[in-house]
Amino acid sequence: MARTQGSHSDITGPRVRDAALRLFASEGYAAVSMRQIAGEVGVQAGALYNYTPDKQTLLFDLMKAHMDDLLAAWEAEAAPDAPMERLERFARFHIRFNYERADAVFISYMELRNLSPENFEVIEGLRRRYEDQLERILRQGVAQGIFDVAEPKITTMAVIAMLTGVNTWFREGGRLSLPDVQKIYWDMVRRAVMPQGAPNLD
Amino acid sequence: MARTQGSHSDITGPRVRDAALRLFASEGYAAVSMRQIAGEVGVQAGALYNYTPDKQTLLFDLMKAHMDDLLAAWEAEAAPDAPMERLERFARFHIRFNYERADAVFISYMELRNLSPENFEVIEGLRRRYEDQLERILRQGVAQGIFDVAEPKITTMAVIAMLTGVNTWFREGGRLSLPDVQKIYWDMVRRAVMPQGAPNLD
DNA sequence: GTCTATATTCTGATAGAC
DNA sequence: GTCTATCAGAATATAGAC
Repeated sequence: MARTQGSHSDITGPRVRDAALRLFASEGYAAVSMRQIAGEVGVQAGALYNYTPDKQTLLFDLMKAHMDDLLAAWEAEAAPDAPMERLERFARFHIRFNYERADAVFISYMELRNLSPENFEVIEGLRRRYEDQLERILRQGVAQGIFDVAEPKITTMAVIAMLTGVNTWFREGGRLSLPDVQKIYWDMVRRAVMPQGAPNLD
Repeated sequence: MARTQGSHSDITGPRVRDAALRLFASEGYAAVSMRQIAGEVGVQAGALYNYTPDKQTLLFDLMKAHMDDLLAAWEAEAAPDAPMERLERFARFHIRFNYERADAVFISYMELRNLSPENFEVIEGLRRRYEDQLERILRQGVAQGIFDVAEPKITTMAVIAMLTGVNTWFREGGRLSLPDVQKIYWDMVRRAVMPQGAPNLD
């Protein structure tokens, strides 16, 4: 796999990012060396600096791209539904999107402390914007008398933590499919916001 | 703060562990050097090796002690209640215990990949034993017809992820007290397991 | 665009004086 | 039990040849 010479700017760049993403996710940013990334790509360490000014920026770019993708994907998915339908859409979206990009999700949560203060602020801002999407759904549902949620911000944090937790245990090929898991978690989310005493319309 | 000479075996040991716990939590195991830990304690790096054979064992000992404490504390807290009371006890216990030991909780989750394979197995086994405590409560409630939980193992993972998430945002001194938060989260847990259509007895 | 070579600093861990 | 000094290697990043 190791190359010796040549010009490959348009394919090496993505390969550097892919290798960094996978290595950072599995071993951690601080534990991965630039030589290790270079080895995966099949170049020498010095060549990486054609694609990133330094290791910190490489991490930041990966996290920034992930957060941008996440927000764009949700924007594309969201529709002007009623709050209950929007909430279901959000729960299923979050599980599927996070599962498909497990490495990026993992990094974006685990490596926050390895960002420079300025870079941290950027990522935190994007994360908050995503959380606001869910909070707004909850507040709309409350305003319309559809949801019984006393603390929308806390429920937002709780629901996102619960949904993100799927990635810690779910693997395809087991007893349950991803749609099975989406249904089970959506049921828990629905219960968390539904006025109690209401009939189960499942 | 830096010392020059002397014998302090009985106080330096705990101080090394405290410094390592705090530094590992805030900067990450791989990013913290033995010299950094020594500097916090006020000794030279070489002196640390009177208290741990190596850096890896220092990390493992911190995580092992935390998991032992967690299981022992729950064992002391658990009483032969009915499932609903046991579940409430678990939810409130988990939030409080994790909040009081935020650094150890953080490390025990974030630094799993930096454990040697043998050490990882030990910690994973203890974590599973803790999860089993909750799963058993859920299964008892289902058996007694008190809970409506189709997938006890998944609900276990979901509830623990939700409860552990408190640590990511809650800080004392804000609008809500810890008991407030315990009540809010217990309400969500209760809804997740309660048969639907049942009246709200809150 | 990639290579080789290198500057500089830091790393975990050990040896021996006190 | 802690110090100083040190080993051997690895780290990020840069310079200059091709």
